[in-house]
Amino acid sequence: MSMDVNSRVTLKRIGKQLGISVTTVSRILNGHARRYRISKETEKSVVKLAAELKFVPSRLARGLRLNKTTTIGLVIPDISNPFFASIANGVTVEAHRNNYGVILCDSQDNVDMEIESLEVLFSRGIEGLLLCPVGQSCEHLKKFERSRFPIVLADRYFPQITIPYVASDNFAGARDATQYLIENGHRQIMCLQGLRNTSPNKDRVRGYEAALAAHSIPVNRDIMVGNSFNEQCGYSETRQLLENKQNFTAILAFSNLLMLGALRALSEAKLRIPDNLSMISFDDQPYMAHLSPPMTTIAQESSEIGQKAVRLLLERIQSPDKSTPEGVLLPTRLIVRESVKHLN
Amino acid sequence: MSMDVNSRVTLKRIGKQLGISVTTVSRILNGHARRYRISKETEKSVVKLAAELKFVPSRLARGLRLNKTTTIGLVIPDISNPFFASIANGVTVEAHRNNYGVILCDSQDNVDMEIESLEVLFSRGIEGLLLCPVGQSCEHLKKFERSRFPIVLADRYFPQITIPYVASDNFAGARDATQYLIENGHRQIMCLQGLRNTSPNKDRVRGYEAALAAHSIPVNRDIMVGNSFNEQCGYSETRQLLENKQNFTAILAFSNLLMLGALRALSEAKLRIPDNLSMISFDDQPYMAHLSPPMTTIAQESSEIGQKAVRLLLERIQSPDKSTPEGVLLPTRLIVRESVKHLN
DNA sequence: TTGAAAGCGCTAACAA
DNA sequence: TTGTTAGCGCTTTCAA
Repeated sequence: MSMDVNSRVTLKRIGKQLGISVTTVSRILNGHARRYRISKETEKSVVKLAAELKFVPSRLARGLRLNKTTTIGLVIPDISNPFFASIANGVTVEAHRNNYGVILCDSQDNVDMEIESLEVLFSRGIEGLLLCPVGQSCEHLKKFERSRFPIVLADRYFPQITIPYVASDNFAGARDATQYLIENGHRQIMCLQGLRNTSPNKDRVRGYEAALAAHSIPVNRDIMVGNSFNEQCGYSETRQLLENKQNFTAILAFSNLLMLGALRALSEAKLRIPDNLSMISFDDQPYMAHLSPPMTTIAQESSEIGQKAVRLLLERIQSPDKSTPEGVLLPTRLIVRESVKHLN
Repeated sequence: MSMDVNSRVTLKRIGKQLGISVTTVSRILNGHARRYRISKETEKSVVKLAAELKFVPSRLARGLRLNKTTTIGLVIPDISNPFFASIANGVTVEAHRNNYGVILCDSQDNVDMEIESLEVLFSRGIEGLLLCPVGQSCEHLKKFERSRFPIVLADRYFPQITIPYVASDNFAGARDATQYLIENGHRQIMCLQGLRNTSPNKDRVRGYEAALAAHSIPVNRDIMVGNSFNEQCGYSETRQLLENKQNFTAILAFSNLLMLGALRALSEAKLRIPDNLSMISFDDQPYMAHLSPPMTTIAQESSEIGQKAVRLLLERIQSPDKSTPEGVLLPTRLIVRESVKHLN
């Protein structure tokens, strides 16, 4: 174990101890003994000593030499958001399965920190980059379009830029949810949005509008509000609409945090779900079934997004010239519970 | 930017382009121009070119040379658990603030994976280790006791081993919660435990028993159940007690997941909180206020645990010989909502 | 069948 | 004021 500086086990040390060259030791420990027809005894003695000394090769040195660090970088806007935590879980598990390490950066929902993170990661010699972009600007990503550097986006992508991505089928998710509300008699559906101009938000708005259109329900911009995925936005926007006495019978919340904020506003206004108002929220979480009432949700396969993204990334690392599917959309699933009332 | 292998900007390249040695370039870019009295012009030209070329030093090479990678390793049992995600958030943010990078490993609640993670992290040349141990065995950590290698545990620690740690004051948390239940007239309190033999669990049991003792309430082992922090355990143990018609008026759940499982069992049994049964849960989360009913909780400062642990770790990295406080306990806070009924 | 030497990119000791 | 040299630990020619 390399805990102690002066006791670090290196090829050199093993070689010296056995009276042979580092080269031979390296070859044996990399499984090239046969190829170089190294004598069985030498091989055995090296393997034995390496095991005794618990030799672990320095990936630093190896990375420097081979330009191969078996490390990928992961940039996440906020690891304490359960949706992203779940993506990170998929990423670390799948990376580890492929013997890759993950360096994690938290961009704190801030493009500048995102840019800085990229620099830090590159200086650490990552072989590929997995990025959940903050999402509004992509100027700093343009250079990757023509570059051979392996990169995959997750959750959010940019239509104006061709970089592979893995995301949920947000269009279908929002459309299905809206459709479900319509089938239950709702026509005035508050659309509680997250950060506008991000791909998930735009796709969800399209899905929402498509469902309305399919039932010839006119779009009412007055009840399409919000511009951030957080709880505060859900609270203030809902409260605002309530105070304005806007006319709506259901809320479609674009994130679990927006939903919680809306819930807070409703409870302050003494309104009950689903009696006074119906609701559907994006993101399924274990607690959703225990809310008051159990919440109907649009579940995303968040861990799978992370796994799939790693797989794409490793493919690109292994063969940078093979073309990668530009975008992968994972299905969403409407989980019906009790937060939607059937209007007669 | 080091995206392109053949275009990687190095000290050598800058030196060659300017007709000076790498040494000089290195000194200037490390801010040692003054110390070596390097001429203003040389300095200016180097700084200018480095900026133009967007030079970013290879931390790999630097790490190899200096034995200093400005990287710490973080091992977490399950990043998709919001409690650990929150710790990870504190860790990444605080590490970044100190210009350190974080390599993340998910041990998946498995000691063998934890051990493997350590090896991987060491091979990557981490300067220090931040470990949320799975918690039951610590054989593999013994070697750190006498070692100078910087390590800090978070959340769980081992009394039989002297390694610095940061955790919640779980004893006080459980004691306060139990006390609150007792004050509300409860004497038969189901103690829904997580993994036995882990420090958080043991400390919470002690707190629970201390509160009972303080009110001369005998301990009833029949209603002290559970052996895992997950949802399934909460469900099956609660269900079991219910079926056995055990006599209890309140539940103290040792994690948010246990609480959710208990909730599921109660709802199947058509029991309502707090009318039929009272409940308090460890871990506060944003959704807790919106459960049915709003849940009284014991909040932990999870993000602060991560931050504090990083600070301790960096201290140890900077001065390995200065003695570190062996254990730091962060306060918990009882957040009273509506899940506890006052028995007359 | 084995080794010597070079070099990945960087910094530090020693020289000049 | 600047440069030469060595070396971190590893792999890979090239040579024997």
